[in-house]
Amino acid sequence: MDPLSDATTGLLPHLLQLRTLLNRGQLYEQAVQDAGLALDRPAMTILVLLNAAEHPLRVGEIATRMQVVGPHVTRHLNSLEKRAIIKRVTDPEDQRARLIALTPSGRRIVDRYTTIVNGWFAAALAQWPDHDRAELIRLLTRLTSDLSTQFDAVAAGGTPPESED
Amino acid sequence: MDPLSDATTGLLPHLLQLRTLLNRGQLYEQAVQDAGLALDRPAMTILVLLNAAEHPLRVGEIATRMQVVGPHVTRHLNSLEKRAIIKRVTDPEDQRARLIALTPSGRRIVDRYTTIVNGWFAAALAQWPDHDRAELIRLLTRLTSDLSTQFDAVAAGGTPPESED
DNA sequence: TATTGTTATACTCTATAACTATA
DNA sequence: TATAGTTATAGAGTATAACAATA
Repeated sequence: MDPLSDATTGLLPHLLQLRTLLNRGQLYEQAVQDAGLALDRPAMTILVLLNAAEHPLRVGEIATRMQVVGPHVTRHLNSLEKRAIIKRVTDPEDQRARLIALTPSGRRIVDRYTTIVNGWFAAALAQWPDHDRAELIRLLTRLTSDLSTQFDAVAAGGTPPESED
Repeated sequence: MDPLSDATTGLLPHLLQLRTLLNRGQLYEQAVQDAGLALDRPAMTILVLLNAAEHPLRVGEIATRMQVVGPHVTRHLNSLEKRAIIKRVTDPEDQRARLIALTPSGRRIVDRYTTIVNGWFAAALAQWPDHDRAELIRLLTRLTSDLSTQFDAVAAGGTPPESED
């Protein structure tokens, strides 16, 4: 749950309920347990991001995608590197930057994890008609885009674009 | 972002991006600032819940709806009660329970807040055709319901309903 | 004995500030 | 001097355990 609620459209309560579902820490713990892993949530988030990116990411890029701040990423990378789950390579194009890559061990870990979670989501949507699945993705894509634009404007200016009266 | 990613359906990345958007603390802070308030996020969440419920709620009910644990709610209620934003009344039907209600001051606060946030969401969806808005709500409703069922099963048994092989 | 809520404490996650190295 | 990252510290948010009161 989140304080953002009670929209004119009636949409907000649904979004917030969904967010509550996806935030449940219990879920994550079940997944790592099923996978026989011992990683905290932000650490796994980093691995999933690296896995999805298919190429090494900079520390700053990881922080941006997680919507967190640099030092938070660094701390987890330190721990992950000690365990040989990721490795840091100096970016040849900029000696200041580091490129973060999964090690083979890291890739195995994230594969085990995503397989389990994907199974849950696939099971939840198993009975859906294909058309509904496609529509949901289409609408969610636009929703995310439009909300992102709106929120950026709010965060930047303190007021939504059209209410600058 | 969350470690739950990379679904077979392609749905997961969208859900997680949406979740990241809704989790941005910056947004909440902008809203309370615009409203001239000084409340932390979980406290406002409680007020929004009480406002949406339209009748007093028990402590346990608030905790359930927030997907948090009892003591967490109690601590915020203590602070909110000191500031006369909520009041606790012993439930006449069960002397153990307390009914939590907004004071007039609390209602004014939550009204100011929700008006601002609702404005943002309304602006974000202003250009949408009515049909898309309705479809989104329909699909989100089912999605939330199905995911909730699936997650409950996972949390309870450690395995999804159909994969008990 | 089970349930509602509270108090006290500890842990997880994230942010801010100060610093180092490269550009 | 600006940027990428790191280190150290502080704060917000939530959980667990032990307890009190009522059912």
